[in-house]
Amino acid sequence: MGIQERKEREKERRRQQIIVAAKRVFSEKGFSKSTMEDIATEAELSPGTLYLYFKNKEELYASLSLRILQYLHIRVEHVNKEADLTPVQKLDKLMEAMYDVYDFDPLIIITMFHLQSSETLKNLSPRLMTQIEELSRKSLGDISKIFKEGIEKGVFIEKHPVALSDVFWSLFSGIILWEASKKIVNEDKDYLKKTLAIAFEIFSRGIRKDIP
Amino acid sequence: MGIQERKEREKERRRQQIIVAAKRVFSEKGFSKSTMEDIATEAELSPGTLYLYFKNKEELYASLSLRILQYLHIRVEHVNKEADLTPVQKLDKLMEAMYDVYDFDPLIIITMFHLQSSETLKNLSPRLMTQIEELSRKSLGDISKIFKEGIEKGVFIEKHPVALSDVFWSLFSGIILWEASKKIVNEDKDYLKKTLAIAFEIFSRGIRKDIP
Amino acid sequence: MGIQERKEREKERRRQQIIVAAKRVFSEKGFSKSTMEDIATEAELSPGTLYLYFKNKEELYASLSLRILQYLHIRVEHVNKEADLTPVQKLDKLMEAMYDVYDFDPLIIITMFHLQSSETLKNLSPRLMTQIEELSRKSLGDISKIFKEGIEKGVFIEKHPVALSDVFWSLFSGIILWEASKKIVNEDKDYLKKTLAIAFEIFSRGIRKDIP
Amino acid sequence: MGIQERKEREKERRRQQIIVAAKRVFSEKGFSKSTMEDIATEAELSPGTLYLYFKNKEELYASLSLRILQYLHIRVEHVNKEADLTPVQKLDKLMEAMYDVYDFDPLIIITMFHLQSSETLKNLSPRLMTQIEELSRKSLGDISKIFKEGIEKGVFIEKHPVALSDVFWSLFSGIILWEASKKIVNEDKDYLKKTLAIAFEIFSRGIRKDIP
DNA sequence: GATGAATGAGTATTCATTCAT
DNA sequence: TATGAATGAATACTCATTCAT
Repeated sequence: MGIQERKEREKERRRQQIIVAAKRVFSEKGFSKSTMEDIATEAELSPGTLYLYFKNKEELYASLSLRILQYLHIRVEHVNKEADLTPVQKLDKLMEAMYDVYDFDPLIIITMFHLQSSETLKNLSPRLMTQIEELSRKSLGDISKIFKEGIEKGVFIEKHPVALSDVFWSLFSGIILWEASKKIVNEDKDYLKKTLAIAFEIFSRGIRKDIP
Repeated sequence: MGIQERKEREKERRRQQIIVAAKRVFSEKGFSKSTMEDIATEAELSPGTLYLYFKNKEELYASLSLRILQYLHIRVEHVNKEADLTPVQKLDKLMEAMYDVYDFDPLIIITMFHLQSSETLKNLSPRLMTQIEELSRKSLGDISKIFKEGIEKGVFIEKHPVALSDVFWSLFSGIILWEASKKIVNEDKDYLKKTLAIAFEIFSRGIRKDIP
Repeated sequence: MGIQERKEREKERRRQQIIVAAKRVFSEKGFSKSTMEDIATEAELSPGTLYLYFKNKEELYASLSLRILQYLHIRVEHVNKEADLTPVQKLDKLMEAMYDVYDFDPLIIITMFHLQSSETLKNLSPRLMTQIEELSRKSLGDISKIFKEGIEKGVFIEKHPVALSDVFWSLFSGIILWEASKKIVNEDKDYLKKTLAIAFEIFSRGIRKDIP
Repeated sequence: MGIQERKEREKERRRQQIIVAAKRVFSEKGFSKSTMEDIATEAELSPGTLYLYFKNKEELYASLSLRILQYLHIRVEHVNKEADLTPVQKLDKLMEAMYDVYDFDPLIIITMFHLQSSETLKNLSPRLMTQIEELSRKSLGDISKIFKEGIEKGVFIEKHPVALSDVFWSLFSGIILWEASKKIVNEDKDYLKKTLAIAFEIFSRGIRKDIP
């Protein structure tokens, strides 16, 4: 391993160290109430150091999205590639993938909603913006492909595939946000999983022509 | 009308004047970016005056929720009271009601999510907290009553009524938030309504035992 | 005196109070080393208050120039208006005016040089910029008018009037800056006046065709 | 050449490399806006290395003055040593020298004014301070010697030689600063030279008893 | 010597909130 | 009641300087 490469790894390790700290702080206090000093303290670094790795607070926050989006993309893409599955089987796999995505980072939806604010977008570097946009686009594209196939094969009801994928995604994010908003009251983490399972079952029944 | 009462009315009028201004400002800039001075200017009042009617910025924001919750409550309660409707008819009415709620104040969901932040809740007066909690509880209770009835009559699938009402509400709020987050790209306001219609149709199909 | 007018006066008084404090602080520490808090403390106000009267630090600093430029303009304009003076007499009056300008505010030149930095100019409000530019232009215009007249009447040497006014102004500002730069060593304030007198005498001899 | 000496030379070479880079950066951005990292990048060195050669930023900046002061000193001393020149001829030579000094480093005056700030002086090493002071003193001494001679020989007007040299120097620096401050508007570099020529002509006429 | 990552003190600016009038 | 001038705590971000390698 060359010296160059070792440095590169060291640098990446630091980025991750900061990201992990940031995730903890942001998830506890939300974006506005979290200060860069909070994050620095949590990461056991000085405030100035954060700026060596992230242009500004917004970009640090947005970087949290990137990791989860990468994971989402891989999972969704994989489902699509399995050529010998029926649309219904693919839908099942997709729903499994969404569970895992949520497990990977329960903050995913909240982080991604923050991302949309026009003020936020202004402060992001074009590179990061592009990466995020591309991954989002691809993932949603792969999701709607599944629905398209199901509709064409006469298995799913005749709606626009994009609309179906919008509904699917909205249901997923709606459940997460709604349960998150109740978290103060209800600490039963499995409740979310159960609700998600019911939601997906209803959705599945709702779009299939053949009701099992 | 006594002098006391007249004063009371005058006061309420002022509160509404401020709430209307706040809604305009918040919906344009979001909570964090809106300043009390912005709102005062919009209401054609001075900043100090706002504090005569609302304890602080958080409470002013939370008050926005109250109005919409009151509207929601009335509509949902009304659906429930119509004794001669079948569960499926009630579900249809409920979905109609949700459309109207969204029309009444498209910011409803965003406002209500903000409400959940633990930092926000700390700053609210107990009185306001109680009112909000009560209305939420009642409305959601009325919604789950509809599902309960449907399940008991063997029309809806056998799930816990609260779970069904959670899924229903999540779907509603998920669609709104998801479409809101795309608003920069997609300016077609009707798209939301269409997606909402599809979502409700899928949901309805998904929970009914008899597929039409 | 109406209430409106009284408020206006009160506001102007505050501005002056801040300007006076700023002048003291800036003249002691220079622009970069002076903090807004220093100035606020000196003015017996809070930092936030400064921003009610001046957009930012640069604009506060630039405002110092405005007062002295107004004074300069009035004096120079007045010299020019005295129709019955010979060019030589006008030159004498001009030199007197410059003494007074320096007396009025010894920081004039330093402040005005700071004004030129392109970074500074970016942060100024267009209104202030315009005022400053206009006054500078008019004053320099009036000065060169004196030389023009002298040249046309055959009293001064044949050079471009603008060049003569540039040299005159450079000599004036050069003396002030040079003496200011020695101030740590030499506390004799009259020395500047004496040097200025000699400088003006040399200048006068240098441009007159008839040497007395 | 011993190994010691070679090292010494190598070290001096580095110092010059840094000074040259610093001059480029300072002249482009000014002192405050230039960062040590800017200079390090320009010098193709790391920030830490600068501190091996210069105690701090102020001392690096002050070192720029030293080179130009050395040049100034050599030129002025040389004029004085030419025994067979008349005072008027010496004055002409002096003015030529000043042109060259300006050519050698147009930033000379600005750099030297920065040097005066009391905050700056505090951070300089005594050694550097002494060198700068000595060179300044000697150069100004040599200049006033020329005027002294002229006065004694009855060629120049009867003023204190130091005052005359102050006026001469002020005129020189005033022109440079004044033209520098107009540089945004006027890009004609020769204009400065022309104005300087006129200024010197006026000065010369102004101090000579025999008007040519 | 040279590096450059890390530091952390320093500061302009904002804005919710107060309170004398 | 209503005002709006004044407050001052809070915070993102910068950059000269250090020091382990």
